[in-house]
Amino acid sequence: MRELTPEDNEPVGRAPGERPPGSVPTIHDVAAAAGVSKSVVSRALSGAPGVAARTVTKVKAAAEAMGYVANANARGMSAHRTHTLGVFVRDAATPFYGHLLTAFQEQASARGYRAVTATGSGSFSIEEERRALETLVSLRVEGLIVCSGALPVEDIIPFAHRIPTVIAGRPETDPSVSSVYCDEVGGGRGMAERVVQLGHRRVAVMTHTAASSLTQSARTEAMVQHLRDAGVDVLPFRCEDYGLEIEGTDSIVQAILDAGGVTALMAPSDSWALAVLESLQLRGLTAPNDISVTGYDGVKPFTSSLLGFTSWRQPLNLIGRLSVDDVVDQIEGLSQGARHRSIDGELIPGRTAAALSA
Amino acid sequence: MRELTPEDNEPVGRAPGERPPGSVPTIHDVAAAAGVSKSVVSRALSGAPGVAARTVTKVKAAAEAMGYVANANARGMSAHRTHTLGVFVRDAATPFYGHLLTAFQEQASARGYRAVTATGSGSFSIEEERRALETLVSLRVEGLIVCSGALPVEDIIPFAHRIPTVIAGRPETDPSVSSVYCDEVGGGRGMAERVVQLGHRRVAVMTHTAASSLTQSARTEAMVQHLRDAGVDVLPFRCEDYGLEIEGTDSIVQAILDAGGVTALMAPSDSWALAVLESLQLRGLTAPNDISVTGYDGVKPFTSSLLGFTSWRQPLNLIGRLSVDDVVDQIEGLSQGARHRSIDGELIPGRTAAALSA
DNA sequence: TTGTACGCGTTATCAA
DNA sequence: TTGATAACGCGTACAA
Repeated sequence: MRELTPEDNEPVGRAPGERPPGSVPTIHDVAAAAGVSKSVVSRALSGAPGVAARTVTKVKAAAEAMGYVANANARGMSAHRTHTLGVFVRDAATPFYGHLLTAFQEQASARGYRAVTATGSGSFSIEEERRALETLVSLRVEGLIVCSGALPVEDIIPFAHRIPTVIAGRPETDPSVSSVYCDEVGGGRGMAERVVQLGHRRVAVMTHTAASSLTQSARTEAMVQHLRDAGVDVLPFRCEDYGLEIEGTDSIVQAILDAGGVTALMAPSDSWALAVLESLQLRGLTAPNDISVTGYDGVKPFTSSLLGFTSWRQPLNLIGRLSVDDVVDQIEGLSQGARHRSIDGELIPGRTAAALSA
Repeated sequence: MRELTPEDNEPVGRAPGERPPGSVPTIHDVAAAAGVSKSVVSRALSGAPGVAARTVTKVKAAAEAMGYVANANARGMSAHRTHTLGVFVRDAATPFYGHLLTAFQEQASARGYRAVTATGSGSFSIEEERRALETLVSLRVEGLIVCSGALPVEDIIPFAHRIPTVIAGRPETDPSVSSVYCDEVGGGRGMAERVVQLGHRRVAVMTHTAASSLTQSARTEAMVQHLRDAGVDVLPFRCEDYGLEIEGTDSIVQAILDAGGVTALMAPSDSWALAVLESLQLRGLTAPNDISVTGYDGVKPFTSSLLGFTSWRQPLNLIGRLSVDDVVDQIEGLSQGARHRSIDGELIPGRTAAALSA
């Protein structure tokens, strides 16, 4: 950590008596301005009983005038409560996590808590993600909501042991931490059922390993499993083998086309499906005319009728709401112990997957 | 804020001697475990000189064993530094803000700061947004980054007066607060130039008022202005008149079609453009065959070659980076006073706007 | 090399 | 109805 140097607090040319920039009025300043003690200020501002109405008015006026905002850090130290939830998301730039974030914020506010968010920074290293979690813990949040398809549960447990924690958006079974997620196995199977129903008998599935994404590996595994059970000829393609990045899609698409006879391609998410469709477009191919394509997640803007993705909708609002409820209930002692809640998703028929023309 | 009740701190059935849940080990616990004083722990953990190597090892082991994470609140109080930047975004669910968030996080980390994010909660009331800003201030962040197309600068100034602040992603000229943004006037004009260049002579522009979005009003106003200057027949349609929500697009599209002879439609953002294209699709119309359509923002996933949006790219990574640099420079005294930096965007030719076939 | 003591801004307890 | 005072967890002079 950087050392504090005298220069930090001494900008040039400040008028005498003026507060140094960066320093904010304290309860003491308000007390002085209002001509009372800081205890009275504290009570007046928090609406505690036992303060003369006239005094309350006077104090509030003084506070308002100098733009006093109580220091939440100090308040937290003395009150042993911060009323703050810590949210960790892997990558705020993707609509999936963005929607979750919004849902968290909304429900946290409804429950009387604030939510602060920390994310990894660009490079998605496990180490970075753990550091982000520590940041949240160091802020003494009262609850933790973790959204990452990659961070191993072992890295989360130590925190969950001390702070009410919920893992949101991914299946988890560890008994020491709660989770709220959309049923990945059911979703993968539902998506596969649809493909089978449409008459496809030779299907490519882009798969993931658990290491790169627990959700995407679970759902694609379920897809493969169900297709096999239905007697379909399945061609799994591990995304990791073609460069993990979504940009490697082109090689996968090429390989799938080279395989010959594939009439449907199942992608692990809408983002990947979009990349697939782009690759196909480069080759003058479209879905579902040349090959059927399915996505997964079903979140705006991918659900646009313009794109017409055949996909699986995860009810992110509900997941976000239940996640917050779970941690808050734990914090307030309304519930004890971890709970795992699986939410059902929903098929989006779309147009990118169609019946196989015999 | 909710009052603290006794129940909050008294969970049922806890084993005697055990730490209450939610309470985390303190420096004092580590000191006891390592058999030294807390000062030594502080110095050992912060790598300060003057601690015996053997003691450092001992302390670190004890801290590690009990999962000690220093309380950033307490640290901030005594050190007068929190090394934390506060980020406010209007709506984390949209890709535009999501990408900005990522850029902030990355650069903050690079500069040795953590970033905590607060957002409004669903309903985008100004009051809510101001409350979110107060949350950040109460956390005693050292710098403030504000991203909202709606929050009036008057509501930001009071904070900017005390904390280094930058308004990111929207043009601002007030001398008491910095800003980093993509040149909206240049962008609106650039987009309009393109439309003129393609030969369109009767063009509909979906406009916004400054009240609903400062950025979108600025760029659409520039579009209208440039089209008029070029002698084009301009038909402005105020989005607010048709229900501010993006869902009202359908009525606007209908009105534009009813107007007759319009060959190009300029939308205020890619999101709106997507809604427009959906409406057209419902009527069996496509762009650019039946009408040319332009968007704005140029951020993934709207930039997909599958959609082929004709749009204007805002360099969000650069905006994010420069915003963080600006606040951090202010915090560290490397720069003084507000600076307004306009960044140039870039045309994305796309396919949704085409030359008018004579 | 280590420990003691104080202050940071706030809330809560208790006395006035 | 108000004011003094003790925590809270940490960093850091200063003393040992």
